[in-house]
Amino acid sequence: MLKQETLSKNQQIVLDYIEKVNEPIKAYSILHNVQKKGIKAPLQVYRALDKLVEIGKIHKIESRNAFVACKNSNCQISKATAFSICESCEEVSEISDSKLSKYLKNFQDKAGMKFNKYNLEFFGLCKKCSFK
Amino acid sequence: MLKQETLSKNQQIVLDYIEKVNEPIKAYSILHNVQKKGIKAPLQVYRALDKLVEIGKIHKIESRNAFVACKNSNCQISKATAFSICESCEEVSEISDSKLSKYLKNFQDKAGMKFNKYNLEFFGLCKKCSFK
DNA sequence: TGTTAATTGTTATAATATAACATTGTGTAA
DNA sequence: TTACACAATGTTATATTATAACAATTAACA
Ligand SMILES: [Zn+2]
Ligand SMILES: [Zn+2]
Ligand SMILES: [Zn+2]
Ligand SMILES: [Zn+2]
Repeated sequence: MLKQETLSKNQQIVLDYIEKVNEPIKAYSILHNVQKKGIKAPLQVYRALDKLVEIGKIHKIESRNAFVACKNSNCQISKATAFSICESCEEVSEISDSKLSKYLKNFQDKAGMKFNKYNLEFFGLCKKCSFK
Repeated sequence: MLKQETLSKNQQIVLDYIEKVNEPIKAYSILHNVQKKGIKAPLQVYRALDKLVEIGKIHKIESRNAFVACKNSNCQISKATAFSICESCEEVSEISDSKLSKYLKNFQDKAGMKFNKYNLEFFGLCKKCSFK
């Protein structure tokens, strides 16, 4: 079978919602907001999330247990992700910096271990919050 | 009050156990293993974990919801952490690479946001697992 | 068309983490 | 010493996040 090109019904519902809110959102919050579309149980959400993460349409913000739509057209497969997170307002944005990603993609540890994936989360205060 | 120099009883019990096992361990697994020392409830473990993370004695592996002892004597405050994680055997090791940490500490995103903290997790196969 | 894999639906439960509140211990300074 | 503030503890209950298990349906394709 060829690689899936179109999303299934539940996957599309969940993705549409995540793209609409445009900020990190939690699984159960997604659930509450898509119940009118017929999704009734946590598993239906989690299964859609798993698939969407796998194909790189969304990313999980591990430190927040939340999900965001990918803003980076060239990270089709989510194997190299970096985010900035404001510790005050919780604003999250995906970092797209070719120098950074090149550096990390080529990074090797001292044991010579080669990596096929990484996730980087930066924390600080966003511009708005640092003026408060 | 001066900065705390000595750990409290529960903090010490939890830290001793984490240092002994020497691999990522989950909160409820810690709980089961320190019950003979008098710690009875999840909260007692989580409170100790929070403090130990705060002072840099341990780190949380966010993608695994697990905790490891710090191996890096100079990250007294856990504001700059990097780990390699084997996706097969789940072995985790803390990366101590001054070039990497310098690069990340000084990283600025395009909005000029300055960060005071980061966490980086690399994924791949460790040496053992890549020969299987 | 028959076969396989992906997706869905559903109920129950596991695993991770925090709220709330009462109590006790510990360091500091009047 | 006493009084104060803060850190840590103990305890019960509950919130939040995520998966197990199994049956049924749908989509892709040789
Ligand atoms: Zn992305
Ligand atoms: Zn902010
Ligand atoms: Zn460390
Ligand atoms: Zn391994």
